[in-house]
Order: sequence, then C-alpha cells, then structure tokens
Amino acid sequence: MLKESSKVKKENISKFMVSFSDPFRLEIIDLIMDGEVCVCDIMKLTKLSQSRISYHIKILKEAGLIADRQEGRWVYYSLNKESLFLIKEWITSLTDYSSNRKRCCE
Amino acid sequence: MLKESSKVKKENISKFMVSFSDPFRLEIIDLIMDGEVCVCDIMKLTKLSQSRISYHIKILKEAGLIADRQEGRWVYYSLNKESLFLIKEWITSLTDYSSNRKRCCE
DNA sequence: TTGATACATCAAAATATTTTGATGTATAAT
DNA sequence: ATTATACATCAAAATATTTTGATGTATCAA
Repeated sequence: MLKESSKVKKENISKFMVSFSDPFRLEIIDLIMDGEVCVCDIMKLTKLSQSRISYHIKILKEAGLIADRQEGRWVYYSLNKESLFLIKEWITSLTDYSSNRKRCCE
Repeated sequence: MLKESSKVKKENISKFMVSFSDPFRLEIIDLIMDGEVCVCDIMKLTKLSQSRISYHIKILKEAGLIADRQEGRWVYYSLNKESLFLIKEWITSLTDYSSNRKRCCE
C-alpha cells in the first residue's frame, strides 16, 4: 500500500480525477491550455450555456486544476500546472511502487 | 489545443479518470498495488460486499486499469502499468504544451 | 442612474452512478 | 450427484451529478 507520506492526499486525488472525468470539463481544459480564457470565450467555442460552464468551472477550480484572475467584468481562467505535476507524481509513485515490490513467496 | 495525435484518446482518458474518481476504487487499486488479489481478499480487507466489489472491479477493468487472470475458482487482479504510463504521458503533454505555448499578442 | 454585460448561484428537473439483495455460472471438493 | 465456494450479473432502490432556467451581484458605459 502507498505510504501516507505521499505529497497528495487521497481525497484530493479523488477530486482531481472527478474533475477530469467529465468530457465537457476535458474540453474546457483543452481550451484553457491555449491560454487564459473567460467564460464568454468558452461559450463561443463550445456552445455550452453560461451557467453550465460556470458549474464545470467551479468543479475544476475546487479541484485545484485551474486558477482565476478577475479583470474588470471578466474572469480569466488558466491551468494550474502545480496540481498537474503533483498528480503526475502520484501516478509515478503508483507505477514505481508496484514495480519495485517483491511478490510474496518468491 | 492538444493535437489529436496524442497516444491516448479523449474517450479513454475520460474512462480512466472516471475509474479513478471513486474512493472505493482508489482503495481497491491501493490493495492491488501490493500484488495480485482476488475479490475475496478485497472483501476481507475492505469489508465491502462481494457484488459491490465486482461492480467496481468491472469499471476498473473496462478502463484498462487492471488485468485479470483466472486460476481455478479464483480470479486474480493486477495493475496494468501500461495504461498508467499512457495517462502519465498525457498529463505530461498537458503541462509541456501549456508551458511552451506563446501567449497571444506578446 | 439606467441599462447592459460577465459571471455566479440557486432550486427543480433530468440523468447517471452506486448500492443492495437475489440469482446465475463455473469450478472444485465430498 | 450434491454441495460449497468464488465470482459475475441483474433489476430495483438509493444516491449523486448534471442540466436548465431564473435570479442575483458586480462592473462598466452611456
């Protein structure tokens, strides 16, 4: 079993994965990757309704996946690379651990 | 936007993330990391009901996260490292892409 | 100060996922 | 053959997530 000392908490991993588990959120992330975007940009590019986008944005934000910055009436969203690195690290620890592990009775 | 040439398909990413998004499935993965386990092992270790475990196992299997091997009456499950590597690669492509990208009008 | 824009939030409805308990199938032991 | 074990599958119920349309708040322009 993975040590509890891992930098990412299980609860956060779950939240992160949930936030990545919706196709519309993946689409939004795809757009945000190209640079800061506001909700109105996402509306134009995805044809999703405003409140629907706000809802998904909220999930992504609460998972720590994106950051926001207000500028006048606009709110710009951007990828939070730090959290992506942490998750990558967590997946690495999964693969590393299970490849170094000795099987019982071998 | 990420090139479609990425080794992992969006649909698979979504499935993978869904499969990782449930705390009980994370728990099961945690156990499987320690070596092959059967449903009965998981039952003993997690106190989840048999059909509940089977259900989650199915989700994990369909996402390509775990592999199975039958031996008599037992079915042993193990981590499929290949898919973990692919997802890690996908996350890497997310961070790499967005860090190399030039902001508009800069 | 009025009206428009950008976005958040809310409650209800729609939809999807998960859990439960029952039943089914295959293997193996008696 | 009969019974027990290991697991899968199923349908119904329980629960969670998502969508929708309405309303709220802040900012800005006229």
